[in-house]
Amino acid sequence: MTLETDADPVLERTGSLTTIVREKIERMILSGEIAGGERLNENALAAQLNVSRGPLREATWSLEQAGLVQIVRNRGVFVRKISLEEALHLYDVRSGLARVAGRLVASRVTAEQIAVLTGLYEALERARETQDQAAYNEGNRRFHTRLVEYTGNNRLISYHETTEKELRLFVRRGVLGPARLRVSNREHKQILDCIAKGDDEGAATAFERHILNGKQRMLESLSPAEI
Amino acid sequence: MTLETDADPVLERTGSLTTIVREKIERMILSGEIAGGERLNENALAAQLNVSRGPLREATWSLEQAGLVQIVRNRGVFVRKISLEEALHLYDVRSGLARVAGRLVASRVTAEQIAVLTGLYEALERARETQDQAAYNEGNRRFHTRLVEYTGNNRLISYHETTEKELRLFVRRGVLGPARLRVSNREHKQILDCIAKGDDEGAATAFERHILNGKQRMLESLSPAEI
DNA sequence: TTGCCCTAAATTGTTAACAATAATTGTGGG
DNA sequence: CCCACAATTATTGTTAACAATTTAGGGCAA
Repeated sequence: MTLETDADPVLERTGSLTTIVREKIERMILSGEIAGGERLNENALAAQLNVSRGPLREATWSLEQAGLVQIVRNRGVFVRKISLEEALHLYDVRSGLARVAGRLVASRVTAEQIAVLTGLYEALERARETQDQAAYNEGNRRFHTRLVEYTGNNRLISYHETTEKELRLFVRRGVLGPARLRVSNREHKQILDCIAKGDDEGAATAFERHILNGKQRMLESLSPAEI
Repeated sequence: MTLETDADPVLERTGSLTTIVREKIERMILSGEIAGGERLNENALAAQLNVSRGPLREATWSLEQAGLVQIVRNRGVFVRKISLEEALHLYDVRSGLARVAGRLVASRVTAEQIAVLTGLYEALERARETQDQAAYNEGNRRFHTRLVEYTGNNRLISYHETTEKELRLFVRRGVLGPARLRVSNREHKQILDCIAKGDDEGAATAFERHILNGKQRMLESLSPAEI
């Protein structure tokens, strides 16, 4: 059965059902539509997505390798739940990735790229000044993602993206206050300055410290009960 | 329902066909039985492994996420070929992972672990003295793997393992000479000393440099035609 | 020969049926 | 009332058949 019966007849560049389903499930997980620890019922989900179980199962094996679900034989596939300990591990891994990213970007960045990053930094300043936590979080994600993209290292980009998605499965109730937001963005500026100067060692260290400090800020924003 | 997975290691039965097939294909790829760039014929491979195409396809989606194969829609799945550029990218990523590993291990290592690592180092010395390149390579792999294991960071361990397997898909014709082998193992000793002293910053930097130096050694061992 | 179109074979994509395992329900005995 | 246990249902594991796409090859004209 083809997919032409679906609502997008113009799009020819549609992927295989497996990749489509994978992305749909990923969105459901990251948006919280499917909660952590919840089991994915193959029949129900396949029916909901209008596909058979074949492509659905293929998608789950891809998602398992990405760390978003866990497959237990004869029991089913469960949405990953990230513990505080695992979140801290992810921060440590990302600190290493960040160091590499800082070093690489500082040594190959272009003028246009610096302009883009500066724009993202300034957007963060505005979000910070208006105390818009949601905008700051989104802007922060954009800044980091763009910076890592500029390394041109696909593996680094992929790992950064994967760990970022996994980290979203760790739900923290705490929120960073204005003081910590200011420090966080000051660190962004510092990274940016090192990059603009071509100081690769400085950018590497600054970016690495930024992630490790972010881990600390996350920890301090937790309520005692969550630790 | 809770997600409690305390599988009895004794009663652990054979995994699903998907996981079995995944490991078999992985071994075939890493051993070179299936060459880089080669296509995996689903019918033929399924017949050879005595399974149907279902589990086989699920296994390939897992392998794709691990970077060992590439799936092209309507064309098939191909064994990844790692270019020199990609290999260099992998070295860079691993330098970041190594830095984290050095820092973590130095701050939590036990006496027994130091003894194990020292034993592995001494085995490397013996292999080096007898010019046994194969033994050195295998010992080197063991030393790095064990060291990273001692971080207790599963994500770090997983990425280290994955990148190591990917790097094996980059076939280099060059071989390190005795001088480079001596330097390489001297760096191992340096890492080990920092870890034993509990010098986490020193261990981090030493391990990071060791990987970056390894990248350089690999480059220098290539014939000009390969660059 | 070379280039092109058309047909047939090979191969992958998808689905549905069947088998095996786990979860649930119901029932009888204490 | 509740525990043990068999029967039933629900769910996942696996396979085979069918559909769609790509690839290979042969005929034919320029």
